[in-house]
Amino acid sequence: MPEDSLGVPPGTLIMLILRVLQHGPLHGYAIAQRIHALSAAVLQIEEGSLYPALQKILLKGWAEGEWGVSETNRKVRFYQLTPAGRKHLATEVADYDRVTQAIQSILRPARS
Amino acid sequence: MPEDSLGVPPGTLIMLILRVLQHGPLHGYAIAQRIHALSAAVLQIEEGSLYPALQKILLKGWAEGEWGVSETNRKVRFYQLTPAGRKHLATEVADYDRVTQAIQSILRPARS
DNA sequence: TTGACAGGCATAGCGTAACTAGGTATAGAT
DNA sequence: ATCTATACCTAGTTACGCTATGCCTGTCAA
Repeated sequence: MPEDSLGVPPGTLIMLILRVLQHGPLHGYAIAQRIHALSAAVLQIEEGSLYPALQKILLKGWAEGEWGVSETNRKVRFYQLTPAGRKHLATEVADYDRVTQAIQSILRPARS
Repeated sequence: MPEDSLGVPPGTLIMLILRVLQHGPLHGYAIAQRIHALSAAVLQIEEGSLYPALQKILLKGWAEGEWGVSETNRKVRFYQLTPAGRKHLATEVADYDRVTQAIQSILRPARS
């Protein structure tokens, strides 16, 4: 892993994947690239993390997978968010925000 | 665990402990209470997480432990931040902020 | 006075989740 | 022809917080 890129915090990977899928279907490799790019190259998802996470997403019914051909002419699997996936994403983001706020209130309390 | 309290995200526990120790020495039980209170009861640290984390903190030299007596007259171990602990805390907070920013830029990109 | 309860410390084992390391395969470029 | 980037997948490891459990001691009510 490049030394100035970090892995995502445990518990956030699936949320991030579902979030980038909100723009429209993507294949796995493109999902990792999108997260890398959107995060200004701070976040890096390893393939050994990505594909198991996608399997779980399919299994949970948060996205549907469909084999197709990429813009670079390769056989790829496109993932499309389901309504259940959208709903799950919303609750995940809400929980994440709640916890993040709580951590901020410890790192930077109103009155130190 | 109370259902409206959550565990801390993996990777943040030691940072939070060191942070509350910046105000001055505390014993273990009080550390957990402080984090709970400062987070408006959102974050809950279980004892099975707390004490192993404190062991690691001692081992790494981020704090020193000293046995004493609590305000409630019980034998307790007070933890005091070391210079190394302060330094480690600073880098942990910096990394955390960097990643948190990156995640925000995916959850809420400037242009959607 | 004794028993429950809260405060307080500690560890073994578990579960979750991301990572390392390895494998397979193909399109396009040199 | 072979190298590189693209693309998918899995087994095993590791990190880390949690559950469950055990132990001890003040305080307070019955």
